[in-house]
Amino acid sequence: MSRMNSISPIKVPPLMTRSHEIAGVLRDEILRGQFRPSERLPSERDLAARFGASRGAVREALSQIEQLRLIDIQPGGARIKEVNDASIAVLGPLLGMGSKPDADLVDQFLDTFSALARFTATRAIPKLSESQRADLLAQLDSMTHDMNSVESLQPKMRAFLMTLGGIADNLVVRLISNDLQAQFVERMLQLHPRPSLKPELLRELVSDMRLGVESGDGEAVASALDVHFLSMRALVAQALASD
Amino acid sequence: MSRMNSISPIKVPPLMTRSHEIAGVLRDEILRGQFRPSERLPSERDLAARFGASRGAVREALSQIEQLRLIDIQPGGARIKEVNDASIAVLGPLLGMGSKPDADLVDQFLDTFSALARFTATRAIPKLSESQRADLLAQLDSMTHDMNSVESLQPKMRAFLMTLGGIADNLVVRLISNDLQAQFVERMLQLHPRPSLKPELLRELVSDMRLGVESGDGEAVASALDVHFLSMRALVAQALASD
DNA sequence: TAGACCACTTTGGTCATACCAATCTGGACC
DNA sequence: GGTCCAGATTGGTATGACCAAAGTGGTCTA
Repeated sequence: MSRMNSISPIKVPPLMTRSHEIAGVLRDEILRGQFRPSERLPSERDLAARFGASRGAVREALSQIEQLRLIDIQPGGARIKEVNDASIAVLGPLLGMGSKPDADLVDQFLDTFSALARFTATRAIPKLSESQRADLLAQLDSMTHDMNSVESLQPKMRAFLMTLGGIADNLVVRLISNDLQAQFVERMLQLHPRPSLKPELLRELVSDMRLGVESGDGEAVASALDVHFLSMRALVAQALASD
Repeated sequence: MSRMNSISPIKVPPLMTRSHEIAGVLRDEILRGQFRPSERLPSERDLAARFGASRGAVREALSQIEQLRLIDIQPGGARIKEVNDASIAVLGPLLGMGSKPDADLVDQFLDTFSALARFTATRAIPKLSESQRADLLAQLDSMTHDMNSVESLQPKMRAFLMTLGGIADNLVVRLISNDLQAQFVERMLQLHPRPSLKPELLRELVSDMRLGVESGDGEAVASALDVHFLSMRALVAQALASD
């Protein structure tokens, strides 16, 4: 808790190397369905020729795609696998493929994220220490101030959920959340105009969660989150529907 | 639904190449905490010398570890990152490190998996078509037969949950489940002696789920699953506690 | 003609070596 | 003591080569 990322003045872009670049292109082609499952991928040598790169770069790219469980590399050839059996790490690329993220997928994400938030809350709240409870209440209080600007509230909401995650102390959920975060969140924040949640709803959310935290009622906090994510989903769906 | 893995007579071992081998060793060393976060990893050349391998093989290994978000490769050196910020793909290795999987981690996994199962049930059951309902009921009925041997029941249980997942039709959860499956399930099935759930509990589980499926009550199915996973967790904890 | 068998080709896995650009390091210099 | 610069180090990439396993196609046999 004490030592956070204190130094991060410059946002380092993911450092696009040739192999990452190639991996991205191939990954997208596979996700786009340009290869049928069990079909053979072009040979490393052919791919190297196509991309004007060395076999080493191509091999590194394929090695990355293999970790996504999109292909199965074997002596004799790499074969495409079902997208449905892939790793969660394909979600990000899947979202960013069209000009606009797929509305269904976004809704599924929010639904799932909501369930994880609920899970976290029900596990964290019952075992709050007094200092943790005070911490959470302070965070909620600080939210009530800038309630009108979603821009300033949203990071506080995330911080609140992160704190809950730390208290719940479940590494599995934590890692899942990491991946979802890595795959979705940033992508979503940029894409569509911020859905403007009505201030009264936000006020109610914070107030409900506050009651739940105070009384140690995890289910109350979870329910408040449920409601919040439901209206969130409605707004996002609406934002994505408008061409 | 129609085309499942019909052909899989020989179980192909994951094909241990040199680069995967190296990646495994380095990954485990990092997970074991042998490097502090932000510390520099030995250079590729040094690692190549250490493993008696070529730089190419080492680079492929590092490329894989990078995808686990365990290291951050940059010109100048690769730096270790926090395990807590890693990808979900580190769970498997994390489990398989000691002679016996960490009891807390296993419990967290089961808790999380339980939550996902509940989520899936609540999303799938309400929108069952009649044929899907019949399918699920048939699966449940087939469970009632070999209720005593956990070995034969367990795969049917998994198939049931998979069917539910297909109906829920949430790609995000599906992919998460894929990863959990890949990371945990196989590892757990081998490790500890099968916890022997009492037949009467299983009978109750199946019966409760049957009622829920028939009446389209997702919450009922979810609750039955909750109970089941709770006793499961108790048994596993007990099995792992016994030296 | 259908099927088994075998040589040839292709493919992935690995190694060695080399060069470049970015980074890092250490010492000279102010 | 701080600044600055040159050399060493490091990752990124390319080329070329060899091996073993898998795929390929043709021949030969029953």
